Amino acid sequence: MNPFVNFILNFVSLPNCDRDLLENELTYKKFKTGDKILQEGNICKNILFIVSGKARSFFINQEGQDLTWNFHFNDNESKFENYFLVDYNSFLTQTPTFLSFQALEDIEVVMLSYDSIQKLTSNSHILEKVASKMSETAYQNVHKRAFILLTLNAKERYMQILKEEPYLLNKFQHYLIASYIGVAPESLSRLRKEITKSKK
Amino acid sequence: MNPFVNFILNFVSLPNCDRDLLENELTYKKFKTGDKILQEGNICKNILFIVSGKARSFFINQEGQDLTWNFHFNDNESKFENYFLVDYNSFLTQTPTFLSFQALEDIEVVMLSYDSIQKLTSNSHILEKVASKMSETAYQNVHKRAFILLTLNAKERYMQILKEEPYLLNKFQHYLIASYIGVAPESLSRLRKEITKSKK
DNA sequence: ATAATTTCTTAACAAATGTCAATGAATGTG
DNA sequence: CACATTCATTGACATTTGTTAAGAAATTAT
Repeated sequence: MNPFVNFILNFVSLPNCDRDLLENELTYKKFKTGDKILQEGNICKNILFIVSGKARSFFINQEGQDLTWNFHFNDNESKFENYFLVDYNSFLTQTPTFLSFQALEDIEVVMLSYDSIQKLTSNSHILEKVASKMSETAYQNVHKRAFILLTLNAKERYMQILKEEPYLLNKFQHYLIASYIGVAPESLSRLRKEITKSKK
Repeated sequence: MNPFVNFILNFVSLPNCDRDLLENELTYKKFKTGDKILQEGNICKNILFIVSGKARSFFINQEGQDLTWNFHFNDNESKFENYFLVDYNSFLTQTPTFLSFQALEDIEVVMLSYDSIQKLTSNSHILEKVASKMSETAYQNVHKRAFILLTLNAKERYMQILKEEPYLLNKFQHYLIASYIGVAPESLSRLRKEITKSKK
């Protein structure tokens, strides 16, 4: 079975007719390590569901700092949003994204276009529900991201990852984790040292 | 006409039947300056549309820092999200909120409960569309908030407000603006001084 | 296995932001 | 009007984070 359909079935039971509708709209694509999957300034026209491999979305700010917006991968530890390569903001409004997406490994995805989703949600009430559940979840994630960035300092953000998403540390290099927290890699090193020191 | 219905009509044209459906679910409420409208740990069970007055949502972090999540008011300069008193995160999932909402002036609101919204959206396709447009907008706002917090430093955040929401500076005191940007009031003072100096 | 490359850590110093205390400005109250 | 209160600013100093440069550790290529 299609891995994306399979994923959806974890959350809702889809009648065969809806499942067929959906499967007919899906396309497949592969990227190589280092490929640009979507680039700043373009419109996010598709939702990509990751079948295998990992990626990240990022932004280079005015000072040239490279900041990781999110990590994207599919394994048994992934959170909901991690499975997808999409900027919902750009996708929903069909306006240019600020983010770039790059493959950190060879990647296989299942692709669903904006137009397909319009078609599917208007033809199937269940799929409309699925779509709205997905955007709710997307909302909750970005809400949490903003809340963490506003209320926690660098050390607390790192400890939050240690506590809630420790698997990120095995999967992504420290300098990427640092850019996700919003600090320089050297600062993260220093924080890690302080933390291990205080634990003894 | 009800100010909330009036507001909705700016975005979609509502047939009379839907308008009546909606008006029947609305209730009215007032708060005095300083009142706690919703408190951390409680479930956000209503969407409040502000008719008059201003408020803010905030969080006190581990270090005792008081951080402003958002400002809430209704005038001709309000952005979409400013009109509402709601934590969508808590509202959508009906789980406890991390935020508190306090009135900064006497406030009048129009209130719509979670249950009412369930009823309205299942009975009217247009109102369902309205609700989904509203959550899209909410998504865009919180996305922007997270993006700013990740990619801009304190000075840039302040200049962003100067550029995009300068009216906030007349409406809310500097120490509240500082807590919205995520810095100490003294730091904001310093930044303001640097900015006016560099403009000459 | 060795060499080359990349990533991680460390230390010294610089820059940004926080803290504290004092003062001045603005506002509200009797 | 005088007084009290709250808010904004300022300066001195502390803390946090960034920057730079160097070397250690890990990874990749030959």
